[in-house]
Formats: sequence, structure tokens, C-alpha cells
Amino acid sequence: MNKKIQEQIEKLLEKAGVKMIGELTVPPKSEMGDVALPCFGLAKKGGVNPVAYAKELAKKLSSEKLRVKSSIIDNVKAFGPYVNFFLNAKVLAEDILEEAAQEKYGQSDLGGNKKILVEFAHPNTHKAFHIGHLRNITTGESLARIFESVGYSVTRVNYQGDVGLHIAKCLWGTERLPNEYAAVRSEGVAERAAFLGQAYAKGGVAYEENEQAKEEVAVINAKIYSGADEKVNKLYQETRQWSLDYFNTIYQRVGTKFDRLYFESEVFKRGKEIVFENIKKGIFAESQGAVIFPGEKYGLHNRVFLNSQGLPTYEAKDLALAELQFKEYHPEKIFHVVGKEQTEYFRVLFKALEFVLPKSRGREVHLDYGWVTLKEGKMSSRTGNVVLGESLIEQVKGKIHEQIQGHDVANPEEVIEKVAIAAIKYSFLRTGVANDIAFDFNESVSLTGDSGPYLLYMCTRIKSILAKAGVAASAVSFPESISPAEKNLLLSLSNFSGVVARAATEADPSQVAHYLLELAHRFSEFYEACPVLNAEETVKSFRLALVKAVLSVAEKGLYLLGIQTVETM
RNA sequence: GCUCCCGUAGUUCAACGGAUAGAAUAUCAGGCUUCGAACCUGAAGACAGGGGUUCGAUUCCCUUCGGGAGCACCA
Repeated sequence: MNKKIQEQIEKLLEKAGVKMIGELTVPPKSEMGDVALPCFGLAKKGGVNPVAYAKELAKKLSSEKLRVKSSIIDNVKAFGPYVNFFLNAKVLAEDILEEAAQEKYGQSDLGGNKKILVEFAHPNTHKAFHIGHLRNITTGESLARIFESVGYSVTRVNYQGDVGLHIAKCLWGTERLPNEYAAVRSEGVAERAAFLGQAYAKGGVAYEENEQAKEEVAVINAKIYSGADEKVNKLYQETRQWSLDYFNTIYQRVGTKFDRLYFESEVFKRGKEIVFENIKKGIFAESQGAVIFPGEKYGLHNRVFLNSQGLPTYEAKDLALAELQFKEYHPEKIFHVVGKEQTEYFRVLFKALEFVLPKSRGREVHLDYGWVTLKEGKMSSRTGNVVLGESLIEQVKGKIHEQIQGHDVANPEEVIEKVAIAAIKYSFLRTGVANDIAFDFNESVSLTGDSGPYLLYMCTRIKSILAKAGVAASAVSFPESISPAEKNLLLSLSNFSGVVARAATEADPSQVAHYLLELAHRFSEFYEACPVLNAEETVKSFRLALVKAVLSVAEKGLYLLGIQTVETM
């Protein structure tokens, strides 16, 4: 709810000698008013019937409002247990349009410029980059932007697994595909990435089905950690770079830039040290040849931090990563955007961290997001049943290409790319972060209705109007009569700041997505009902300003989702 | 087996413990000589089942059924 409106209502209540209890909401129908004050809380305190109370309060406020000059509130009426306020459209228009025109509209300083890290993407080198990663990046980037807009100092970091068993599997596979390997060395970034996926699949299958291969993979793994074998080093470094080059092309494509790339290879040594240092203190314990953290002591489960070969596992590396991150950035909080299957893992890790690094307590947050599952079944890079991130983008582009036929578009290639990215990002962000997405090519990335292109379409329509209108007069005039469609748009505009704040506190970009959908729909209704360019001068001036404000807020909101607008589509 | 998450129109998603459970898509019926029809209007269609707490439950608790994930040397 808009601050100004809230203040006005509070002022009115104060005059009537009533304290503000309960949050303002929006009535289900516009005939019932524009803002609603529920009276359950008020009634409960006084032990009265909320319906009777609302009726009485509305009556009181109605007489009181006469004494509030230039109030934005036109009328007060009781509906059941609610007191509903009718806002004056003209005053609302003057307030909102002025506010929404500001560069910083929607921003706030909730974060107090505190430092936070948003860690996301984390693809592993030598493995496929699939649509799950795409969802992760989309979510992480959007969260980073939302946090920034409410006044946090955000650092985007990416933690990538470039050591570990999966690398060994891939190298094992590479050694068994010598011809393909030789050929791909002279090819492009994408081909190399595809080759690594193939090699990984080969190694992964052999590891599970063949005892000898399993041992060979373990040997390679040890060599990667020790760095003792020149031949392995060389192959490892070369293929590692292939992956990183490829990831960079994708980051660029989806509009994400990282401030710091962390690698497992830079923390595994220190991870091992930390565990050793803390065995004496009794934090970690030996068990069956490995070193574990006894999570069971704390109602969690035990986890292996050093395996029986003495190599650090993911958990030990994460200890060192945390240490490094606190040392480099002194963050207030670190958000790890990681799949929800690791929820229990993080509970144990954060517990162990509290002992090893006491200042981390309460500052480590696991932002769990849901799976992207295929309708035909679960994705698995082992069986090759994965949808690669880029192939999704290409498929969606194909669909848009068909749609765009017959349109007069200036830069079709650029537009198709942008619309495709918008469609995909929106399809990931419209649903709650923690929810799984059952992915289906034909249904999931929609181009109509509740979709990214629908939002972009609102923007291009407005841009088209503004272009035809030419240079607008500097002073905006306000007509006496404002239609319901216009008023709805104004009310939507007034909600933007609150939506962004909520999205930030709940770490949930879908709030912004839903808001934009409503804004776009209300714009479409307005567009049908209210001609802009052919309107009488005063009305035209107002509508142009209104439409400009809508575009401005829409672009701000789309930016928070990581979506760029287009001129034509 | 233990722990956690999730069951809302045919389908994909909404709904700070509050008003007549909202959208989109698919289906049916309408709307372009008028700022871009990737749009708009209308119809039909849902809280998995059963208990409980509450003035009030889709929301909280218990339970049954159904789906998913995690639970020692992967990340």
C-alpha cells in the first residue's frame, strides 16, 4: 500500500480517536472502495462484533472526514467487518503521477547499505549447463536486483565446482574419446562444451557399472587434487577453461555479471586444514576411517567432511569458502541460491560453521529453489535426459520467429533473442521460488497471457503511443472525471514500492512478476477503453503522463526480473 | 524405516488466519475502416479425504491417501 494513502488514513483515524490496528488491504471489487481496513483486530480487543464496529467506525469517520481538508479520501463506507475508503481519483492522480515519475520510485533504504552476498549459478565445470542452472541464474540475478533496489550493497558471487569426482569422471571419459577430443580442440566454445557433456556421461556410466573404471576414476581424482601428474594437469586445465569460456557466453546472454568467481580448487586445501584444526577441539570426529561432523548431537545428521582417502568433501570446502567470503567482504548475510534437495545438508554445514567460524551464526542463508523437472521424467546428465539451457533458448526463439512473421520489426534477430529470454525468465520467476516446475516445452514458456511477452507488449504499445505523440507538454493537466480503468492503473502504480519491499523481505521475485501481470492487464483494459492520442487536450495530457508512468514502473519492475524491453515486437 | 517439502479449475500458477478462492491456458460465444488483436469482453470449470483449534481455515494442528526430496565418504 502506498505510504501517502496510508498516512492519510492514519490521520483520519487519529482525528476520530482510533488507533491504527491491522494492515490495509484492497477490497475484492472496486465498487466496494479502493482501500479496506479490516476491523477484526479492533473488534477483538474491545470484545465487540466486528460488523457492528465497522459500521460505527465508518459513520464516525464519515463525519470526521469533512474536517480533513484536501484529503485524498472521498468517502468511507462499511462492508461487513471492513471499513472501506473511496479515494479521490484526481488527488490520487496528482500524487501518484508525481511520485511515479521519480527516478528512484520503488526504491527504498530498507537495507541500510549493508553488505550482502548473493551466491548463485554455481555450475560445475566439465558438466552440462541445463535448464536447472538457467532457473538458478534467473532467480539469483533477480534477487540481487531486488535486494539492491531496497538499499543493500549486493555482491554477486558464483561458486563453481572445478575439483571433485565429477571432473575425474569427465577426464576419464575424455581419455577414452581421443579422436573426438583431438577434433574438438580446434572447434568453438559450444562444441567443446558439448563434448565435455558427452565425456562426462561416458565416465559417469562407467563409474557405476564397472569396478575397474571406478578405481581408475578415483586415481584421476587423487591426481587432480595433488597436481602431481603433468599430463592430467594439462588436460584438466584445458578442459576446465573450456567450461568457463562456455559459461561466460551464457552469463552474457542472460545479462548476469559476477563480481567474484569462487572455485572449489581455491578452497579445498584450507578446508582440509580447518577440519584438522578442529578435530582436537572435538568439533569433528573420526569415524570408519573418515572425518565427520556429528550432526546427530544437534538433532541433525552426521556428515563426512574428509573421506577415508583424506580428501575434503563438498562440506569441508564449504567451510573454507565461508571463511574466505567473510574475510573478503564482511557480509551481513550470505544468500546461497541452491536447490532444495540440499536443505538438510546446509543445516548441518551451518551448524558446523557456528563452531568453526562463530561470526557466521545467523548470517548464512540457504535460499532453496525448486526443481525443474521434465514432464516425461526426471532430468539426469548421466542418461543424457537433460534439456540444455541454450537449447531451450533456441527452441523458444523458434516459436517467436513464427509469431513475428508479418510484423514490421526493425531488428528481428535482437528482438527475438530478447523476447525469448523474457519469456523464459518470466516463466521461471512467475512461480514461487521453492516450487517445483514441471517443465513442458509446449506449455511452460508461454508467449501469450500470463507471460513475459505480454509484459513486453504493454511496453511497446506505450512506446508506440509516445513516439506518435511527439514532445509532450511539460505541465500535466488533470481532468475532473477519471474513468475506472484509469483509476485502477493509478492504484496499481501506487502499489509498486510495497511490492518491491515485500519481494525483498520474502526473497521472492514472483511477487514482482504477479504485480507486473496485474499492471499489464489493467493497462490493456485502459488501452481498450481510453484513447490517448485522439482525446481532448486536458484528457490527452493526463493520459500521456499516466501511460508514461506505467511504462516507467513497468520497466523498473522488469529490470528487477532481469528482463529488457524492446522497441518493437 | 526416519525427517522435510508439496497436493487449489482439464493443465500451469495465485491467494499477510478474513469479504463472492483470483489469473493464464485449453473449450465455447463475441469484439479490429479507430493509438499495435502477442489484445479485450462474456460463459463454463477447482481448495485430495476425514477430524480438530478459531467469531472465522485453502492457510494453523492431527490423521489417511497421493507426489517429490534428503538421510556417511557425490556435488
